[in-house]
Amino acid sequence: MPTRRTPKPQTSKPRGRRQTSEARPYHHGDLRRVLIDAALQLAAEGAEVSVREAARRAAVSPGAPFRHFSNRDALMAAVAEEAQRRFRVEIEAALADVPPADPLARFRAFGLAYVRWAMRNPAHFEIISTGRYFAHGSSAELTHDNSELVALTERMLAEAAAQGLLRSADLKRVQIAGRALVYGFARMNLDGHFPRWDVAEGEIERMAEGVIDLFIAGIAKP
Amino acid sequence: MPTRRTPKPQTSKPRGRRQTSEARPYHHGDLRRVLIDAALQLAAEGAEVSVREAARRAAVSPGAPFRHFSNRDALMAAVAEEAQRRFRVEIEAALADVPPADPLARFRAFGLAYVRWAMRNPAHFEIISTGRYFAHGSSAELTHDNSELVALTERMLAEAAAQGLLRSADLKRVQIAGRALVYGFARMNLDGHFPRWDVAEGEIERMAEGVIDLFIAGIAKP
DNA sequence: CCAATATGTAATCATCGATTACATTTGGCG
DNA sequence: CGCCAAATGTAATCGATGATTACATATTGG
Repeated sequence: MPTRRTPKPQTSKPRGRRQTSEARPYHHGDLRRVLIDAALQLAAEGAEVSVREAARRAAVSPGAPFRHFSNRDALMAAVAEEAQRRFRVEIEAALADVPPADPLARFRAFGLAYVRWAMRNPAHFEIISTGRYFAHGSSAELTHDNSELVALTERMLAEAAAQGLLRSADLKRVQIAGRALVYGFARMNLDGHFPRWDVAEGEIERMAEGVIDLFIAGIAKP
Repeated sequence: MPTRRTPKPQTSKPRGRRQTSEARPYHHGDLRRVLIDAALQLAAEGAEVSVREAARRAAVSPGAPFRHFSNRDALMAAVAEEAQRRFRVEIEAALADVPPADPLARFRAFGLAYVRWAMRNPAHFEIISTGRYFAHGSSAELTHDNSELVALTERMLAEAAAQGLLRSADLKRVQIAGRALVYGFARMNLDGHFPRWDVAEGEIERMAEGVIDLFIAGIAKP
């Protein structure tokens, strides 16, 4: 019988109807949301995300989560959805500072923001990367946030091509190469490759910058 | 009492001493090896690799594997070691066909062989990529095979620089960018990204080729 | 030959995902 | 208001897994 935090034996009377912040009216306020947050936090702590531990943190029985998620993957899909949303928000925020007229600068900023978020939220990045939760949860939100980011770089490259800045006319190829580069870099960090490459923790972000600049120099018309 | 294949009640007498291929002399011939192979096969089948299932396939009790591997991660580390060895062998075989005098052609061939192996052995590639088993098993072999591959591209780029073929003098940056590119591409495939990019199964290898060529054109002196 | 060691077995634990039967709360409808 | 159905939570339980322990058997070297 492990860890039961909140005793909650008292207060068996009902309390108002549907207030948001109140003293846990026996029926949980919004368990679904709380479970997603708990799972996000678990991941951020580097722990395994288990349904039971999320339930424990929500001070709820082990079976309760299954009222809101048909199985673990469904919970993880919801977690992925939230993480993907945050990811997109941060990328778009980073792009707000860059002049719309300079598509390659925007492309660069996108790549940097991408890698930075991945480095600072490794567990969340892994969850949205795995693709496992695209299949199972099939959330429209998740797919949408993701394709928005794809469309973003697509527009940048189209604009760059229109301005005659690119060496190659095969934009899709350039786009996928760019994505593979930043995804690969982010995953190398996530998967612990950099120690083997003699890249110290503190140098990784600078290295990301260098690598992205190298790539952009390579695709830009000389 | 699930699935017990080999009856083996007979033959209770000892049989020669240390022959390799014989009729299972009660004490398993080389359980360690058999467990690694079973785990490799499980992974290749797309199944979860569990210690128990490996034991089942070796027709051995659930506790037996722990005589050879202190825990599941130790088994996985051994699996990673074997997969990494095969990976290295295949890459080096692919390079045997390319003239030593053309470092960029070799660099290209390396990248292609890298992505191809990853595509054809996705589960094994994932195991050697995760980096989780570098830490736990800390096998010298694994580390060695890996750094051999790193050294390989390092030499190629040094040679290319010596021949004046490269735009950038920062070879480490070029090397890491190239690795991030192929690793990212391989993982995009592994993680199921390409359907979202409208790249059909059959087009992926060609796309890999295009992406690698694009990268090499970018780093080569015009 | 025999005893120390290596290797395998049986039994057992704790944890986890998942399901089922039951309890309680909530909200809508007469 | 009062009651009933739906929503939501609990308790108990299942089967699978990683792991440990006590015990059994085979191998091998002195």
